[in-house]
Amino acid sequence: MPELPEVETIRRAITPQITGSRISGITGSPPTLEPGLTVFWTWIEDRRIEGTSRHGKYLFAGLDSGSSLVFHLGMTGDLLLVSEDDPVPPYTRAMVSFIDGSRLAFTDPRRFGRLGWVPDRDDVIRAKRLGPDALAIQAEELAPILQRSRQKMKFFLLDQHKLAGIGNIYADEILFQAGVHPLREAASLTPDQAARIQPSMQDILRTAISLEADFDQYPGSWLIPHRAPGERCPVCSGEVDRVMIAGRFTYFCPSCQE
DNA sequence: CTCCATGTTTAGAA
DNA sequence: CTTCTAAACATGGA
Repeated sequence: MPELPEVETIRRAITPQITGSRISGITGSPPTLEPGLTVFWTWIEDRRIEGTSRHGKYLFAGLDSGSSLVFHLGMTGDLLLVSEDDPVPPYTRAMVSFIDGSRLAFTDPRRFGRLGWVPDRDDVIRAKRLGPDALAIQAEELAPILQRSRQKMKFFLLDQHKLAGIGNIYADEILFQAGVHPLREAASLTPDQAARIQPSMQDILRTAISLEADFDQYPGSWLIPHRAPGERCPVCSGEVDRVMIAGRFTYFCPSCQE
């Protein structure tokens, strides 16, 4: 489950358990992050996890050596804590074991997820040229990035170089709540629209995280519960529209978004 | 069988 | 260089 709120929810779920734990072994091998981000056992052997962090959709586990394990959950990745005698969860691609007997399973049916190791956490942000984290960015920081881009807004929000953490579902939600058409050019937003992007984005991400990214609990006033052909806009009751942008379906309300 | 899926990368076209 | 399309990756579910 992998957009920013899902990754953050997973991070919060595993952090208390793995922080302070010493790694005793790692088995399995999902494809590693490239380039130069290969996991080598000797670099994490007997290391203690000091804490976790996140940038966009990347999740980091900081080690006492200063280096970090890097997780990207792809489309279907998940991290599950299991105890010593628990069975290995289905679709487990890698398993990190700790000396206290607990284990962290990296499950991923579709195998798009990646696991790697880096000397420094920021190496990933540099190598992937990630933009600012979508949850942390401030309005004053976003304004000039918006103004300098001629991308259509849907492309803009999905572009991890501009802003890190937004995927297909939340991009649509942000545009819906900000009242912006997905094909609107970033630099051409009205001042009011431009000013609404960051607050809408932050409110949506915060709310989603507080609800542990459980779609079933999302407000009926959001677009997310209405992402289906024939559904009606929760604001104006008009029919939601669906177009293919960047190879993915984009849902929006043609009368509320311009 | 067909279509679709919360992501990223890459080759190639304007 | 920038923007965008299509395809590829691998797999399950409707």
